[in-house]
Amino acid sequence: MSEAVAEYPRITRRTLHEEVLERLRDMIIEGRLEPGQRINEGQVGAQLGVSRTPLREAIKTLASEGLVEILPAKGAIVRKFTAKDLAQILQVLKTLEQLGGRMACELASDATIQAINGLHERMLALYKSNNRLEYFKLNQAIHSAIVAASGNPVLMEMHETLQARIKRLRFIGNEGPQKWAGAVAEHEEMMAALLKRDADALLDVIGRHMESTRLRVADVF
Amino acid sequence: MSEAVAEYPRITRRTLHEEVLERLRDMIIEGRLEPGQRINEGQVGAQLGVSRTPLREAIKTLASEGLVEILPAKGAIVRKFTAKDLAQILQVLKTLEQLGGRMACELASDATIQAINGLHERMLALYKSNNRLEYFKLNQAIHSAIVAASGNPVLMEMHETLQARIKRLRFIGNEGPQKWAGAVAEHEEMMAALLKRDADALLDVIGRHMESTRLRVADVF
DNA sequence: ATTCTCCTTGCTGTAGACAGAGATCGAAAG
DNA sequence: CTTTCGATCTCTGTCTACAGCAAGGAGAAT
Repeated sequence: MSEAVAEYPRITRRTLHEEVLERLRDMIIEGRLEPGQRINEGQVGAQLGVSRTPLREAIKTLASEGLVEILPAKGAIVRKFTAKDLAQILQVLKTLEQLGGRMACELASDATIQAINGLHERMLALYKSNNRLEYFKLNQAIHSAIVAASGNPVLMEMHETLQARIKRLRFIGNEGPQKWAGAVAEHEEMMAALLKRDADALLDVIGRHMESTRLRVADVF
Repeated sequence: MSEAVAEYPRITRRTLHEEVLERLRDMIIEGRLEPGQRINEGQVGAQLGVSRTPLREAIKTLASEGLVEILPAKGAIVRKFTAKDLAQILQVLKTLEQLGGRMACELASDATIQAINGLHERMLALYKSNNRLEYFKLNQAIHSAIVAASGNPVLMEMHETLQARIKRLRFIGNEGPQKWAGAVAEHEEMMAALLKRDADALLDVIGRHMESTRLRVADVF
């Protein structure tokens, strides 16, 4: 047996609780499970065609990620976020993204930055064609990609966790053409700064972007 | 029923998986479960007097916290951290702690800062009496307290998670009188800056403290 | 002696069962 | 009519059982 064959040992056997975890995360982010709603293990398990064991394991992970809250002897409920929660999350998110942005300006390859620019272009197209759902997904992907360009997986992980918490809020909060235009303008600025590798400018835009996100989403409450 | 009675609804029924979670975390941090070691569910469960179900739930949470790694069909192993991992974690930790420090300078009450100073004094006493274990615990507590003084629980949570990952490394890495003295000196500086609410100075010390932590711990690898 | 194959053994992944806590609804007392 | 107590029922928390994968060793073939 040659050694070339064993090059990619990532066979990734997917277990049920992994599968369930993703499904639940999606259900929460898509709003199929509403904030405050209790997760009935029997019901959801039946719905997913899975016994309670892997379901419960997935719920424990979601709790650790901060997407659900576990009330002993009462079960798990989808976590509700207040305006204060949002502000606190965005503050940390801002800091993390600024760190990612600075490192990206310093360390990322031109190819990486070009790839991010590609995402940005595609996002603009979706904006013009008024495809809000796909626009939103790409928007999130761009933020993640900037952080990923830092080359620090720990930073990515923390960023991803926090981003997931407020993904839903961001989606339903950013409604309306005026808000949308504002967000796009900020993204234009971000991209311009990143292309110039101008860290100071990038950090500044990211800071303002987070603050205006907070204001835009605040209407939800 | 008056409303005063319901003031503290935190009866905190402790479930088994919560209990197990804490125990496992301690076992990993204390080194009773060594990095790379497989966690045999039957064995550990028997040792803790608990069936596999709550144990597995706790393991899922630990995986989400980044303390163990789950290999499908092979079980969980205590995560091994490389020098690179350490550097990446410390980089994020530095950023988070700097954010916490800046906010603490701006927002914390005098009482809070005095409380942190109290911890610091006690830590110095432990240094002089050469009580390394208790010194270490207080050291960690001080870092946490500074971040807590920011008043941002999300920030605390992220900080706590990352701190837990490298707690063990920090403990075994900071051995030796010279390293110890250096760490204490940095803490002195931090405390002085905090007492003066001099954010710039505090951020600077925190940055240097993290870097020297990295160097001190690097010998472990 | 080496390698391949098959078997055995141990452990994980999942399902199902059981006990106990909480919630709900109705009835009785004020 | 309101309130309180109690019975019932649902759902969670935990345990146990079972199936299937993985690793390791024994034996046979080369």
